[in-house]
Amino acid sequence: METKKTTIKDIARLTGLSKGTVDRVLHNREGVSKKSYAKVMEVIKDLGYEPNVYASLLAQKKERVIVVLLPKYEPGEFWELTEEGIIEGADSSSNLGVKVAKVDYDQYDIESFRTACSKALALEPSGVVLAPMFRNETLVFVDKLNTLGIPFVYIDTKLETNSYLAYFGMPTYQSGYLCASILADEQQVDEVAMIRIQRDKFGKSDPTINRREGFIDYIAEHSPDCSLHNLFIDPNKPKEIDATLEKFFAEHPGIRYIAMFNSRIYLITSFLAKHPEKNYRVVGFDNLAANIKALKSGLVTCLIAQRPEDQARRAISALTDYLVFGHEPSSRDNFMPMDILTRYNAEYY
Amino acid sequence: METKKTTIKDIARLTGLSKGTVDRVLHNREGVSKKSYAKVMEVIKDLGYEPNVYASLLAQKKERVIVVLLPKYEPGEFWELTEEGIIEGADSSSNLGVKVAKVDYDQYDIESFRTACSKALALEPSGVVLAPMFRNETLVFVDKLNTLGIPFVYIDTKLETNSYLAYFGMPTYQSGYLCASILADEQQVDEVAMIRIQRDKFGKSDPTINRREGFIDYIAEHSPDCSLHNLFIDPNKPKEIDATLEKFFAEHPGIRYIAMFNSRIYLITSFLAKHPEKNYRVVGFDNLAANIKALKSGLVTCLIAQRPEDQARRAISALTDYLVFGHEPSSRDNFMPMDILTRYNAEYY
DNA sequence: GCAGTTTCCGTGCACGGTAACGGAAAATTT
DNA sequence: AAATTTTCCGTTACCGTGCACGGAAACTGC
Repeated sequence: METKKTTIKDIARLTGLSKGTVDRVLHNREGVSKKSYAKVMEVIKDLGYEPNVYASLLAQKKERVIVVLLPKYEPGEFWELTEEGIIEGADSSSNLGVKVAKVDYDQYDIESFRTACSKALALEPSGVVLAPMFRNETLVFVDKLNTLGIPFVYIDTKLETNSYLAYFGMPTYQSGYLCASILADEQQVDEVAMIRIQRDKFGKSDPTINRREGFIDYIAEHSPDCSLHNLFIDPNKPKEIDATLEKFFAEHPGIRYIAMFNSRIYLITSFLAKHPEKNYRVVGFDNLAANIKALKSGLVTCLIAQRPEDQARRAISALTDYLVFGHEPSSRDNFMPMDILTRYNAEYY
Repeated sequence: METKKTTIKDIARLTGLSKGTVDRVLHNREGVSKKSYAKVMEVIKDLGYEPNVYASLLAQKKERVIVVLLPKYEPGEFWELTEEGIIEGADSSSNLGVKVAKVDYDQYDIESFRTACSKALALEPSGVVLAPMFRNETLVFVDKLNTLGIPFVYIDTKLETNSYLAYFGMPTYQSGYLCASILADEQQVDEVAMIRIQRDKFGKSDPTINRREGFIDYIAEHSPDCSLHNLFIDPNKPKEIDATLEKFFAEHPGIRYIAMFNSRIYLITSFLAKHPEKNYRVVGFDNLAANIKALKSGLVTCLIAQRPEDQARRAISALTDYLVFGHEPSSRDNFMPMDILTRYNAEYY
């Protein structure tokens, strides 16, 4: 039942042409008459010819580079998880003759992003993967990629440009909604604290904004009388955090529910550990090692994780597929599952 | 920085031998002197030579077959999810020259399993993936595979043989434990119903047994005074189920918590729909379409899913890796994450 | 009708690895 | 020491595709 794969040689034989000409047709190279072109195309369609990618790769020896633009990170931070996926993806792409190069930038310094973009272009990439932090600068960069005909894939967040090859990320609004539903355990809640991080945001695209919206909407729908409190902490001054929290929760003794929309729920664990009697119900985001630790120790009730490794791995794999095989991704916008992690299932992620 | 990949030709040149001889060494074929063998091995180690798999594949044109032994299923049943992963895996293995053939059997008919095993062997597989249902028969089959030198991978459940290449499945005990923790929402519970399916089990390996153990242990640890009720229903007589449930819950009006350890929580949704006033808290397993529907409609509180597609896909991929590249799997026992699905995140799985 | 262009296409080597073939050298027999 | 066998290894054709080279045919201009 398994018919032998048809090859270029078969097509050459059936058309009475040589494999050189067939090759020219396959690659739309010039120097072939309309008649021959049509004949070859017909036979190709008839036999359902598909080139042997590995033979092709072998013959070409073309070097391709995918450049990945990511924020710099300290060990244990969110972007480290993404990097893991990058490495995995790079690994499996390498035997398809695709190298992966990372260029990083400071996500709080717009100038470093500009520099990173230049560096990326200097590498003459065949494709780019990027996590867009600065809206306007990204638009400029993406424009350049377009004119150069370089395909690119968004991860984490995307901009509403219409040229990207694919996007891999989390449904941010829904993740906030989910967060609230878990925090409330689908019951009525009366007072909720949203702990936030104050930062200058010059046009940054930020998933936490959508998350908060989803969160607030759920609460509004299910517990219309609930009062939502905002509390800001500064991760750069870790020593002040506990005091800030102590003060706030002393003023609001009725609050039992705490949510945080960025990946740094671990910042409040030292406070939580001091108040076991309050039995806070706490939901945060992302499976950082520090968060998992807090989860297992029972200080955090639940984490919502978004598989940043998968995002990165699949982004690279989709881009590689496109570059090597010419396959368009089966869907352009790909939303990763929102994993609910508790102390009892965390270690299997 | 990126040194050119070393090839057989390089090794031949450096050892002063021909690539034919190098090839003999690489494949442990006979007809090469100890001296030459040692010389080649040394250079290989020095240069960190890795063969170009695609060139090798191209030259060999060897046909390999992976046989997958799975229970038959009706549309919408658990094993359909596994099959999806099989198809995916088969797809990506096919461009490495590995075909995948499925052989199915009736999981309630031991004789059909024997037949399936014979069929599988008749296909002269290079590797086998199997979900073992019948303990003794599987041991016999696995023994045969061993003597034939055919590697195999367990999915779903495994037997404690010491010869399997890898295992992909769920941590069943922990999944029961997790199930209880979610059902109780880490609170005290007083009465819980475990709905079960009665079946002849002649030595079948069955994940639901471990799940129940994990479940019972959690309850015993956290709610020692809780009474656990067993209730049996028969999926072959769907019309009787509702009556059975009505009777049971009428006799036990205090029960609010319901768990089920197989994939068929959907069987009780018609009952649940009739008693919204009881506000049952219900936890089941596996993301069957019917279960997801029940989840989204709010009849089921939560599902614990085990990614059967991933199990299958990764099993095939690991086996392919081993057959083609000679890579041993990085870990032998691979436990999939236990995904917690609620109505708010289900659609992203 | 001839030289010069263009257009079109066949030939042949390369990519990295496999494996059959056959021959030289070494080991064994007579 | 010649004949035979065995051990070892180089040569070669091939897998399917890409691409450079060069030649034949067709077309141009005179």
